[in-house]
Amino acid sequence: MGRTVSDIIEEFIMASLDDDDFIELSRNDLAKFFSCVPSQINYVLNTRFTVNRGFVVESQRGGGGYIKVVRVQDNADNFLKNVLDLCNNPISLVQANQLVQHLVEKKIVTEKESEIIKSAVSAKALNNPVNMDNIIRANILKQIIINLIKGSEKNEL
Amino acid sequence: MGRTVSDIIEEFIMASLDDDDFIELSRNDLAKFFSCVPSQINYVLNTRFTVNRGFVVESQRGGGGYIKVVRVQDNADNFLKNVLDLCNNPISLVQANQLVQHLVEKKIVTEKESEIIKSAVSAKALNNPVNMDNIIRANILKQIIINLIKGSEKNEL
DNA sequence: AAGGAAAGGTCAAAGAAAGTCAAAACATAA
DNA sequence: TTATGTTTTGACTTTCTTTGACCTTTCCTT
Repeated sequence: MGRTVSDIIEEFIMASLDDDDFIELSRNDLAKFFSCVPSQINYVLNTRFTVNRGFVVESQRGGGGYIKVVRVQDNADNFLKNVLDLCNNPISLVQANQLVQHLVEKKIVTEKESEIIKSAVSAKALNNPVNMDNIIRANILKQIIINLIKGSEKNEL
Repeated sequence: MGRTVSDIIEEFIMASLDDDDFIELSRNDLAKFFSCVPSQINYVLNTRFTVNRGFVVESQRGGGGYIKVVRVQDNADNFLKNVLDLCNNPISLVQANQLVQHLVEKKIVTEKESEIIKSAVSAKALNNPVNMDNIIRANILKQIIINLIKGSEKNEL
């Protein structure tokens, strides 16, 4: 997997961040290098290098302009409290998954635990009619079990 | 017992799974290959490659989209399959917690994982009005986070 | 200070997959 | 034959990516 141009650009930037925890790049040069329009670089940055995933992007326009991608590291206790605050408002599925991914990056949950959580909040799990607590609960558990079955085969490899 | 197109597609996918235990395919290409509409691929997947039969299907839409069919190990996981069956009916909170406890006893989940799951299906998590997916989701995550905070405090002592 | 060139930013339209759902067609059992 | 279950189709939807036209900011030159 990793077949779109965006995926490839993402990998490139990720790889560049392996050594240092920030890189500076030129939007135009990068676009030329990957034979795409400059705004596609923005697309990759906006969809893959978000704050939720632990990155901050700074930039400067004009002559000598640049884009800087920084990997951020903030402390885990604060992080959990902030997340808890977030949970007082509605959270979309996409946001939720990003959030859980962040929990993994912070080593607050293991990969397996994150999968459990994502199952629990997945669209399938929360496909609810009305006032049917037990049915919804069953549904959530069902997703978790599916997840566990998946996981048990991964460990077999 | 005439073989339907769906049967043939099923056989094809099955055969592809002989070598590897997952394959990635393009819905459109497959449909073209078998001269059927794309949604027939979904039909085959939904009716033949179910979790109950030992498969998991993942997919991604949009440019670079794909469908991945994974064979899950069919071995001694009868237990999980039975649990999965249970999940097709309503489950009370008490039943759910007992069930999770079984998972721990069978060493299918760790203690921490079981706590996450119990949070996800707790009464507080599922206290839902109507048609408010995101709100319910937020609620579930809230309980999970509370659980994680509790856990991290315990570890801190 | 003014104007131009050299960045980078935004946004919406077009394109590329895959998903859903229900109607129509077909098959089978009673 | 009728009723019921299974397959086939296609219109419509959703999600993600690619592209391009137009906008804004900054620097350099005169």
